[in-house]
Amino acid sequence: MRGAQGDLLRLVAAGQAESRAELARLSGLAASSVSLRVEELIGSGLLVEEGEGTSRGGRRPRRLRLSPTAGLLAVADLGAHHARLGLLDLSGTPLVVEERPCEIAEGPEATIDWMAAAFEELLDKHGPAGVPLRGVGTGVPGPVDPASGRVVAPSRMPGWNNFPVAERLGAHFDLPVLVENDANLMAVGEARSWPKCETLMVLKAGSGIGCGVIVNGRLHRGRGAAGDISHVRVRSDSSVTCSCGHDDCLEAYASGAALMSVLNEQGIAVGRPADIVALVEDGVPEATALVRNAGRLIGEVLTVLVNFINPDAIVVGGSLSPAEPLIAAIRAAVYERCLPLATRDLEIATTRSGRDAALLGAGSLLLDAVIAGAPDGRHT
Amino acid sequence: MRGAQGDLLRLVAAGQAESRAELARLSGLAASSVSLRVEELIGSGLLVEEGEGTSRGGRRPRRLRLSPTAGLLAVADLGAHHARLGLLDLSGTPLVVEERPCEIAEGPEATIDWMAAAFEELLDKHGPAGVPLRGVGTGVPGPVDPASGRVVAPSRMPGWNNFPVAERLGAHFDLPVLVENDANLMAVGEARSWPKCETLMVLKAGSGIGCGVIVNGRLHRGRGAAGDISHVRVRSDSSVTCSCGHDDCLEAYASGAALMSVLNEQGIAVGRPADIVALVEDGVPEATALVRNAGRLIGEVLTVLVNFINPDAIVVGGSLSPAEPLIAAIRAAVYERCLPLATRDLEIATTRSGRDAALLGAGSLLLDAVIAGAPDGRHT
DNA sequence: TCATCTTCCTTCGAAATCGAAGATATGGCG
DNA sequence: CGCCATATCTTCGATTTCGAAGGAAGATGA
Repeated sequence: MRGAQGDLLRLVAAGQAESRAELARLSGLAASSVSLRVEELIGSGLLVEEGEGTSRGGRRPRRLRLSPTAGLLAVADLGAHHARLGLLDLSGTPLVVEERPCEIAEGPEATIDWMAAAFEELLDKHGPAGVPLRGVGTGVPGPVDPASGRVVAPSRMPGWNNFPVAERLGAHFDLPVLVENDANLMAVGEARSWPKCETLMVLKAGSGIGCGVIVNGRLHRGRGAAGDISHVRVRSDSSVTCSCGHDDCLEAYASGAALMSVLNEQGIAVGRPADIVALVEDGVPEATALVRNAGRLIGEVLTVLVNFINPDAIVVGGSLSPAEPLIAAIRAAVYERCLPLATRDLEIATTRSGRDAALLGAGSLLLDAVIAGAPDGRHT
Repeated sequence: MRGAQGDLLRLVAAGQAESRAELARLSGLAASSVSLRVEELIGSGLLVEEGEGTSRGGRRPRRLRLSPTAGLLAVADLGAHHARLGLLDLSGTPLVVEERPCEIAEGPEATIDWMAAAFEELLDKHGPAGVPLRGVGTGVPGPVDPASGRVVAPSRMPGWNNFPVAERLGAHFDLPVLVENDANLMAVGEARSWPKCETLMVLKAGSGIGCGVIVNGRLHRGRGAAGDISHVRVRSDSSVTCSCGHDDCLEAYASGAALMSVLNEQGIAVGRPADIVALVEDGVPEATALVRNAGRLIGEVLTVLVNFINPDAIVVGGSLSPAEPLIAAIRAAVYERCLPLATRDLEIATTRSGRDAALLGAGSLLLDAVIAGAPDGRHT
């Protein structure tokens, strides 16, 4: 399933191609070769022909889809106090998504074993009989070394430092395993909803602040820590020391956690970032002012990055993203201060993929691993 | 010369491969296919076999080089008051490099026509007889729209806005033409000297401040303006209005031009950035303090970008780069404030390619255009 | 000195890929 | 309705690429 066949499968799975002709155009292969390969893929049960598409002035294309029996992916997105878990088919379409409470602070062993059990349960309940699991993956709220699948120096995952997450997860499933930073997964998932954007910045505004970068259509990891914006120094009157040891980090002013602690000090009880959104929607002025200020600070940091990276779009997701004043303040700061050349065609918008973005991203990256690693049905 | 053959030629030209075996390893083609293609390239006069390399424990490789008669590239790097001009062979090795005075403010027509004449002169004087010119290219100190080859909204090129530079230059030579921002060219040229670095930031500290970014081994352009760091707001006590209309831009504090105007106000006469370097080397305290402060400001901006992009190296070039305190202050700021994860393996160093970096970069990008555009000896 | 290992390169039949031509199916137009 | 333009997909011979085997040339070590 490597090489040409893998490419074709990927194009179909990603929804970029629906017919042999489209595959030929996008893959660069000759139409005849595409036909051959597609026939083989249908023969091996991975693709199916499903009706006909609409004519574009000539013969109607025969639509191709991934076979529903081709396989399943089990994916998760770990947060501090809860996890989203899902089963996807190979095209990345969710069959089930659930959110369950889960304390990441209980440590890696307990959490990963719990996750594995939850995957098994989902498979039992919702997995169609006879459809094999092809890969498992999870997002974690901290930096991941892509080579080893270890969590490295996470600021909000006590007990996880240097833990071989991929290895432990792989011990439960003899399958391709993916472990990646949650904001990076969000970025990959979101990128599928922005097909025309080559360069994309995806901001995750939740209890922390994360960011994933898509450059040239692909996730940019750098040496593993790329995308961090939370420990940038912001312009500020007061002086707050961040958990990282430096003063005046963005995270200490503009993260959901920081906003919550300010509100709680003011006697307004909030338990999670979504509560802040509710307060803003209820018109509570303290909350609105705080959120707007957070947006301004984030926007000022983005200013530097927008001039530098020149993205096609900035997408804001995470549990704070439904708060209108946040986006508005980010937009104001970026458009006011960036070079006209950089903002001319820049779109700043909220997530198109919604809360499942990270799960979709995990599916997308996992599919690559599955295609690369598992020749024709066997799983390594 | 497209496809496989182009890839092979590129690998040899870039100095990445010197033998058929290396070509096979790097190109991914089978050794037998490589041999075939190489034979053809030798037959068409583009490659030559030149002696033997050193054994690595087995039979000695037969070294391959681009034929000296394969072609020439004429390249330039336009500055505000002078231009560097050179002839390169297809492997990017300079035959001649000259620096000539040239006032960019005289406008695009005059400057480009002057450049074309200078190219002709260099070819007459230094071009080996019978070796065809294969491409021309130039760097300009302003943003370039990659699609049209026009200069867009340049802050330091009066009269050039929206001028079709590539078109005008192409009118003199019926050849592939390259027009690109000077810092971007520097980045490409420098990247050849940092073969192990996938992600690279190249800072040009001259009378202006420019930056080029290499992501995944390739120049990142964004929508054409990527790499700008000069109009980022810096933390500062006073308030200076930049030419871009905003307050407290980095360029207004840390560019060579800004430093020169401060020194001149202090009664220390300087005419060009290199004079500042001389003052620093002579131990003039005013100059040293200014340069150190500029480095600190630049470093603080880089801080944000290093956390975000996670480069393998930051390379500092441009006419101010020989000033030791500049690099020292940049290093101090970056290492002090960035995430340990991002600085762990980060190298911050001065240019390896020297003053010709931009010319080398132009050669590298031009070679791609030449290989892509000119099938077997004909030039389109 | 001589067998053995490594590396480089070529040979040659097998396999994959291409591309031109044609078969199939549709929309548009007089 | 018949014809043409367009688009999709297949057939089939020509071409390219592969990969296993082997030849060439040198390093290594007993």
